[in-house]
Amino acid sequence: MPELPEVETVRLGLVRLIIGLAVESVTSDNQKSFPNAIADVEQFLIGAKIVGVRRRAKVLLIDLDSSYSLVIHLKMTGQLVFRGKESFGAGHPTSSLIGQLPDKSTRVILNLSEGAVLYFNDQRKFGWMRLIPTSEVENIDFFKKVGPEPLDTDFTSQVFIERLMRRKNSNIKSVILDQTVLAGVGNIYADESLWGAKIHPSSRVVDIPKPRLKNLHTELIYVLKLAIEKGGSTDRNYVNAEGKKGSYMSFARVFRRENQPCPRCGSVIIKTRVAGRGTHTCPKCQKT
DNA sequence: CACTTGACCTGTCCGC
DNA sequence: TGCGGACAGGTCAAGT
Repeated sequence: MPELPEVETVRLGLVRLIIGLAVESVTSDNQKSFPNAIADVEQFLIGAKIVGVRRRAKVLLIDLDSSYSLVIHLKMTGQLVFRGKESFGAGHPTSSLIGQLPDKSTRVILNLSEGAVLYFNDQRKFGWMRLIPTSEVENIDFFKKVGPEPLDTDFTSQVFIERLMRRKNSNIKSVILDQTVLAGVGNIYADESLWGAKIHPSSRVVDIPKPRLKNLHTELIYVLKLAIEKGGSTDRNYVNAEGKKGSYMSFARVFRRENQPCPRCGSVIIKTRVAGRGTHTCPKCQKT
């Protein structure tokens, strides 16, 4: 499910909803989703106050005043859904994708102060959350290897192209999906940005003219920013911190639009497999 | 070393 | 309606 724009949307919601609240109790339905030892949870999570919510790549960090942080990766089907006291009343929003919580995909429940609850749902159990000292976050293997944030101002086209060249013999799609090259891109925004730059996903990096790669840099930033503005993409699972859908899918140009016309040239969009992933392209606009 | 493939899980959709 | 197989937005380990 969530790529950079979806995780960022969840973060923006959580910043509004949970900062200042304290964790009162925690329950987890399996060891994999939340592997921390009970003793650590008791000492550094229970009673701690939430002081910040950050994002790096597709990872969320909930900072606590115990000098520990909850590190959360939603992987494919994870959700973090907040319910305040008032959410349980009769005026419950109908636009919510999910109903009564907890449901059968609920893995962890964080009971917060003021009657609020944060649910970590994850149908496929690929996601996880872990409690670690805030000062050690940067030492997690993933963070040591992960590439730059594409929306940072110092992520120039020069930096982008330089990093693409580290894998110059691979197909471009698998390279922009590689989190060590740049952070945050997943299958949706890979397809969307490659279409925008008129690049075929299986082109080898080294065979793509530099100006095209520059276009790809522009398109990636454009698509990620637009998707944040639209609250992310809801295909099946993704919801924001209030349990509501994102609307980028109705702006998508190729993703999940197989058999429909290309918005640029009218050709029929096709779905194939590149880098082991479902891949959407316009056969006329994206020639190799 | 660079690069590709399969595994991790559960649910859904599609064809027979 | 039931059943088997393919597939689903991410990442890592193990393979070539």
